[in-house]
Formats: sequence, structure tokens, C-alpha cells
Amino acid sequence: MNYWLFKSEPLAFSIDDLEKSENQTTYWDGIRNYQARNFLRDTAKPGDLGIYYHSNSEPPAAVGTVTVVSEGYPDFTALDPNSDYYDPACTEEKPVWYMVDIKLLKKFKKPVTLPEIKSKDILANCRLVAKGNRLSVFPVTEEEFNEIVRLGE
DNA sequence: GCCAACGTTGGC
DNA sequence: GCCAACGTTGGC
Repeated sequence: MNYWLFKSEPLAFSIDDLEKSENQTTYWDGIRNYQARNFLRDTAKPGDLGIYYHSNSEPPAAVGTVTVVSEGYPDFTALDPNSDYYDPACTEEKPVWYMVDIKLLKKFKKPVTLPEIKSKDILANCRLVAKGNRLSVFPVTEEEFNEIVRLGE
């Protein structure tokens, strides 16, 4: 069982978009960073839990919880020339990029803002608050996950 | 809009 | 293999 933080710009795909999706499930596409790719391909498993986080929003905030509902599998948007995420280096045989499916568990009653997260000692070592963190998916500890959930309820 | 941090690219 | 240039992310 792993715990993750999934970061998304709400203008691109918000938690409300996820809520409106069929079965409140979506494929987490567009990851084009090798470290994040490795997490999705090699480590993420069905049943894993995650925090859904809105970046580039006012304020930046954790807004809910999700669960992983698939193994990592090739991100087909990389093969689609019409996709923003098209990567001409990818083929069906060598997909390079991977994604997982995630399902909404619960929207927080109140968003847990980045300043609030930064104010908690328990979350001081979370990668989210690490300087220069740019990964759009990364692991968090069970304690960090539970603390953010507690703050959001 | 600015800029720090970081990943990637490509010339050498 | 080095590293400068460039693009992107994301908080502020």
C-alpha cells in the first residue's frame, strides 16, 4: 500500500472535473518526467491512496483523496499526434510514458491550503514543501497522508 | 508577470 | 561526458 500526491492544475483538470467523470474515474495522463513515470510504471498499485492537489491555483491546495484503480500502463496520448502530450519518440513497442487510472474517493469539506500545510510540523518533510519540487506525482508517508486528510475534514 | 529551481537538449 | 542554453513548473 502506497500513498501518493497527485498534482494537477485545476484549469487543466480539477477535482470537480474528476467528480463529473464517468465512475468518478480518469486516466492520469501527460506525465513526461522520468522520475514520475517510474513511480507510475513500477510502484503505483490498485488500492493505493492519494491526495489530489491543485497547483497554480489561488490558493494552491490539497482538495481531496483518490485511489489508484489500475496498474501502470502505457500513456496512449504520447502516440496521438493530435494530443498536447504527443511524443514522437514513442511507439507501441516502446511506449516510454506510463499512466494509471485514479478514482475520486472524497472531496475535502475545505481545501487544505499550501500555507496551512507548511505550518504543520508533521508535514515539514513532505516533498510538496521541498524547495524546487516539480514532480506531478510523488509518494507521501502514511502520516503525511493522514494529517492532510484530517485537516480537510 | 517575475523568477528560482530543475530537467532536457545538443554542440563540442 | 561536460555544460551552456533553453523550456517548464509553480509559488509568489
